[in-house]
Amino acid sequence: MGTLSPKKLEIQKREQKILDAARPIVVREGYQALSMERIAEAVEYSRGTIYNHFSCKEEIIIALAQKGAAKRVDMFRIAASYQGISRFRMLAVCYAAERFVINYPDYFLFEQIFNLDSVREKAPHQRQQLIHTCEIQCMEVVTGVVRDAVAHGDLILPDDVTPERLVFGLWALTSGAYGLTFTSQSLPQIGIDDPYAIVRSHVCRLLDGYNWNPTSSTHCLNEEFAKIENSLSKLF
Amino acid sequence: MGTLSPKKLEIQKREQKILDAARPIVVREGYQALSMERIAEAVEYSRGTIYNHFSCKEEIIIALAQKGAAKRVDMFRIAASYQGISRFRMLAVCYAAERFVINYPDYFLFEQIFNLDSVREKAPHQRQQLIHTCEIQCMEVVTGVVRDAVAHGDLILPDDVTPERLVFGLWALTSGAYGLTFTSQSLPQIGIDDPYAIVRSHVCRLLDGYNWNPTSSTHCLNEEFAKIENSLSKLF
DNA sequence: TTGATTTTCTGACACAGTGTCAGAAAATGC
DNA sequence: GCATTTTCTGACACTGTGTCAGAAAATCAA
Repeated sequence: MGTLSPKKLEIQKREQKILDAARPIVVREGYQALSMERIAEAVEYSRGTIYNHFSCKEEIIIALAQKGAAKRVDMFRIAASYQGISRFRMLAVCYAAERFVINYPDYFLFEQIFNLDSVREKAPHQRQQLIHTCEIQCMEVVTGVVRDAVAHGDLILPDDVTPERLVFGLWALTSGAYGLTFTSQSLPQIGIDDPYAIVRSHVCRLLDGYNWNPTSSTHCLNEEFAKIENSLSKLF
Repeated sequence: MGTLSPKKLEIQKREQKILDAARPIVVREGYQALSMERIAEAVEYSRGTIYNHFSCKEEIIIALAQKGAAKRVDMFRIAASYQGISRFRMLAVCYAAERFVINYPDYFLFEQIFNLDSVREKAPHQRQQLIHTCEIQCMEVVTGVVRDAVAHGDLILPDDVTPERLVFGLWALTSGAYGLTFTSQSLPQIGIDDPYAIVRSHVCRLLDGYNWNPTSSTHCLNEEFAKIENSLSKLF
């Protein structure tokens, strides 16, 4: 089962080769510049062969987005296993989210493209499903931390707030902020020159709003962030 | 000056006619389906004539996004003039942001498309500038409310938090949440079936985190939201 | 009204990219 | 070594773009 004929193996490798060729084109020249022609040229196969792997260029973008989504799941899992009390573990996950966009800004870009209906709809459903699965896995990791917090008494959730709903807020805050960071031209003009630091501080305030102990007022969370950074940065 | 020849006037009107034709195509069939051909057919002019108005279809999308951005500025201004204490005015603005995406989901869609570098770059700089200006105007309206809050002593901002930075958080939270609402397939599966209500609650928690008086614990903000809804809904 | 002048509009054209498929080429198996 | 299967290719038919020479319409002056 694990032994594939050399030919099959070559084909599998080529899929990665195609993605590796497509990636810098999108990153350097934008999605518009990506064409099957360009990719075929780069990998030195004919266009027909590329079509044996991917039904259209949208599917290539989705495949790239999926690689990114899988990477994020990995990073979240590592972060969630940070040794510490629940709120610090939560900060560790937020740190992972931050590092994901910093380390892999192109993956973040692919996700943005994928998010357009017009792109998503052209690709086969199965690919979409894979990304969806990663999203759910990330959610599970983070809600896991929230549940642990509740179990340990660090956090008391209001009746109408499930762990998923709390995490939705963090997800919205971070993805929204990083999205703005990449796309809004207004930020420097209004004095937002370190969006990552601002996100950290807002995350802390939001969690303070839920009284997730220890709160900012009782514990220096910046210091803790430094510790998290120190222990996780080598793992990403 | 105000008197244009009938011909010039007709041309101006046609610009709007083109946008009106493009809008439902994008909304109903997605950005991919938008072509100069289709538009020309709908407005009953030749493709060449459309090109006299817009240099490419990207510019049409941007023009649509700009209309939306201008609408949002209007709504924010109306909301910010809500009669009440600062925190309620802030909620009124958040309500305006919510209503904007509910009333004009297509404008929100155009903004998402505009946010892709590959689309934005193809259109003339001047159009981008118009959207940028609207963004700044929205920011000014909202920071105005924050400054009033500080002036009235309802809010004490930490040293490192400017009004712009606080607003950035709200902007990220709301735009992120509405973006997810439109694009993530995972939400229903994880029990997020009323994202708008969740955003409201997170906004309140975030402002609680900054101790913007009155906080959720001292005043029922849901009740206030109902009042805001009642008095603003007819204005939008 | 007329014709000269300017403005506006059109559709044919050259081009770029897509997705397909018959048949060439290569790999595999007997 | 040859038959069978798999893989690969590039020509083809299409869709859509952006341009521009010249047709058509509007404007204006006498």
